[in-house]
Amino acid sequence: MRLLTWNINSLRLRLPLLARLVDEEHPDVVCLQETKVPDPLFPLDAVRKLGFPHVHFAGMKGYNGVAILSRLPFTPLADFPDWCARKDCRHIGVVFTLPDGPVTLHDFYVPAGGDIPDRELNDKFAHKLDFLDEATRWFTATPPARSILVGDLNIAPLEQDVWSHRQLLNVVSHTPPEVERLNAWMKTGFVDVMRRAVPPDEKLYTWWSYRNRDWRASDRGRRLDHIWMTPDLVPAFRSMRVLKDARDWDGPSDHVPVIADLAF
DNA sequence: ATGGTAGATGCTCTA
Repeated sequence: MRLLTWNINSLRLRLPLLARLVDEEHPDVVCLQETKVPDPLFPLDAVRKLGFPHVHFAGMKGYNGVAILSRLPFTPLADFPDWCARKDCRHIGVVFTLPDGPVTLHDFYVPAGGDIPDRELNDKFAHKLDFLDEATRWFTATPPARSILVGDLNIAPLEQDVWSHRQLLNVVSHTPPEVERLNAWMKTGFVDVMRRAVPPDEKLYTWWSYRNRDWRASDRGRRLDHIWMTPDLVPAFRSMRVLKDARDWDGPSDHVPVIADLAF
């Protein structure tokens, strides 16, 4: 199975880029974040024509939105929390029935958290921390097995996940309270397989701001997008690639796709 | 220390 995750930053605007991505990489399953499309306007026919008969999505007007596109059939996950009681379309999940057993796939879009890393001064930062705590509580109460969790988690946890650890220590996405919470969530039962593929002492980014004149030259990136797997699935993990060149496509997202190849 | 860009929306928010 070739699994791909991408914060597409508007599905409707970047349908041509999605078509190019599918044509070049042939993913079996695509997890999208920031689709920015309300469910009644979801481009279902266009997505089916790309070769994905099985589609699950949750979107809203203007912001957020997640979608899972698949060549393989699945069952959508039900009975998940309405995270922070906001109904804000940041998570969906599905279960694939494979020959060796079921595999659960989660697609998350964690709140970005605004600019000020202080929960007293910034409601968005408080929301981000609360979301992480709630996710940690949920996965602690319901330990994951045969599960994959992907998405834009909006946190770069390791020193080499940002262009300058020192300069970003107090910048939302790399602050200690966020990193502690992301690690606590992961420790409910997941392995960071991107860092199995690329050693932790090597730089690894998936996002470069739009606000740089030359993103490649300045290379002020962050690893905000993640692929986690439970230990029982890690033996099936084969390889991972960050499609950095997609940042130079015509009208790019500020995030690039990440691919994982799995032996099932 | 500051401001830089992008998308959806509709006279501004989120990232």
